[in-house]
Amino acid sequence: MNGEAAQEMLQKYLKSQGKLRSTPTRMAVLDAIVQTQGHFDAEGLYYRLMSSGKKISRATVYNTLDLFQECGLISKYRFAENSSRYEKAFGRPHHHHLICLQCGDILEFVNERLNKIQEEVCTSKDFTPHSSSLQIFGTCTKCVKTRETERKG
Amino acid sequence: MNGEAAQEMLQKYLKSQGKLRSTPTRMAVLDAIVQTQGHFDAEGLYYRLMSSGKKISRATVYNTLDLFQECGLISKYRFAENSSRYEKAFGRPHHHHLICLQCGDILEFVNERLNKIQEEVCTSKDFTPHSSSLQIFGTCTKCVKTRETERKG
DNA sequence: CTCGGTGCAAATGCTTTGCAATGTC
DNA sequence: GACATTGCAAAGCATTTGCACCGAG
Repeated sequence: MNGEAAQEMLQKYLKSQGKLRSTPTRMAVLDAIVQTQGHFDAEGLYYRLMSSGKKISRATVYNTLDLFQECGLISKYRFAENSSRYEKAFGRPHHHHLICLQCGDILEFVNERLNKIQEEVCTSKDFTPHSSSLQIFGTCTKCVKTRETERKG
Repeated sequence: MNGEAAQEMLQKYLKSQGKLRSTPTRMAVLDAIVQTQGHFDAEGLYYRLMSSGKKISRATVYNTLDLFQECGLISKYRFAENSSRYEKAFGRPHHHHLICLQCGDILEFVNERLNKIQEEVCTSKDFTPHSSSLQIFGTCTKCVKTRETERKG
């Protein structure tokens, strides 16, 4: 994700909502997210911000993540764990996740037919979709191989 | 779900695992679940058991739910909320969920094409699937109508 | 100057754990 | 009788809240 474009997007949203303010804290959090690859959680983001010298509280991290989700900058997921996971949403196609139960790795995939089926289902049920998330839990190649090796050994 | 069949399924699983025991508590929890319609959470199940005179601790409810999930009697989901949700898995087709963000209602649907696509994706990624869950978040008919009425009013 | 944002510490809510007592096999 | 299971209370963890202070507009 392009940092400047993301900042612009946030600024626009803040203004459009009328009472929301642009603050250094929010920009710092956005920067940290822009530099992130893949999925992250609130604690990790907090840690990275603190490590890089920015002082911030966990509460603010959570608040800010909620705000960013509302304006579409990030997506929030709940997989199997206790904690929420986030990822950049800016400029990315709608995709889904393969989650390895052994190593926790997350693979992504895009499938247009899948999206169409979702639309069809919603139409037939008179349901207005807002977002969706397909999670396939299982075992990735790496871990299948590891298991086979262990069995043989 | 048929109560007897469920009990049988549990008994078989307990024996197959070698060290697991069949206890009145486990059977009581299973009974309570069999009588449940739709989704439920740990707290609700605990409350229903206590209300019906069975003494049980929350810890046991959680342990037992984990056990039932392992043997495939129930499915565990994490939607948007903080708490895990469960539902009977016995004798039900693989289905997915439409979750209303307004009223919290959960609609279910089955779609064979969807399942096929999932298989294809897994094959192409060399991923061995174990379970999957498609969650579509949005607004149900009822709530769309309510909102429209409010706008007009 | 006003009202939204932030940090801190405490509180909350769901879930797990440690341990002694109980009950199954 | 051995060891899995249970209940209880306490602990654990992610997240939220209350409130005083700070700072953007």
